[in-house]
Amino acid sequence: MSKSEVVELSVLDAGTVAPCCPPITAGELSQDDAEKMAVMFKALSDPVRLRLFSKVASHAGGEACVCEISDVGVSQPTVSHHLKKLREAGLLTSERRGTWVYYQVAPSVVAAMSAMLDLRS
Amino acid sequence: MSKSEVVELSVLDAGTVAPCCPPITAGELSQDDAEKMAVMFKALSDPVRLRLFSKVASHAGGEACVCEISDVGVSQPTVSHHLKKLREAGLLTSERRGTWVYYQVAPSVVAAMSAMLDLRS
DNA sequence: ACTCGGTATCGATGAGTGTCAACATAGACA
DNA sequence: TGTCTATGTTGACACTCATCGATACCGAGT
Repeated sequence: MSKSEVVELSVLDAGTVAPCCPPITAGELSQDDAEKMAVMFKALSDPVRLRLFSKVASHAGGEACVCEISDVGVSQPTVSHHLKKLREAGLLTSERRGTWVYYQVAPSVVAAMSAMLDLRS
Repeated sequence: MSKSEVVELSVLDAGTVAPCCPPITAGELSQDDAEKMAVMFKALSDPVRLRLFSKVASHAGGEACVCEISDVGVSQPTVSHHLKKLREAGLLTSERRGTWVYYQVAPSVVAAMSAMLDLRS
């Protein structure tokens, strides 16, 4: 395997849209939709990933260099592993610029999760 | 143990409020907040639990009898186990009425998750 | 070409989780 | 009391996952 062998799971196309699911109150989730959403929720089901994600999301422009967010109390390989998980779930995208790698939030995917939890109160 | 011996983890007090965390864009999550939120997201990180939750949430009044939602492709003990997880995470509450047990959604906790994912759009 | 700092991958390990069969418990009703 | 149905609990097993050290990869300088 040479290099761009990434493929990126892209549970729901990461970058672009991803309506996927209506609010849960609107009806029962199908098996397929449930599995898709479960992947996204699982990505945020770890404290370390949650902190990494929040560090990126709260950064100016919704983007941050790995070097700026790595201080979460675990080793560098572990940080890299968690960022990969978030990428595979479609919640973050990454881009290398010179020496450093920058991660950005994928707003549409996050919006899909939020919308699904909207109980329209 | 007589009866109301439940204790219910109540990560954030299940029933009442639970602001817990502001939108992720507002700043980095603290270690504590990250751990609290992780518990809730983890509760929804399984397809079976997601379907059970959606069945309750989409039911009239946000309430459903176990007997009405048990058809998710796994055994009865497994359904019971998943419902317990959702209860412990504060996403559902349960109440026995005669022969049947009814589960209700805890709107405030779900709202907290949704609010956290609100990217200010 | 060589070195150096930043990041990703690999392999191993211990902890956690989903699942089921078997059993226990709680009401309802005879 | 005894039986029947609806749920919850227990114990076991296979599987996944978080974590780390070691190592590989990639750009940038020298």
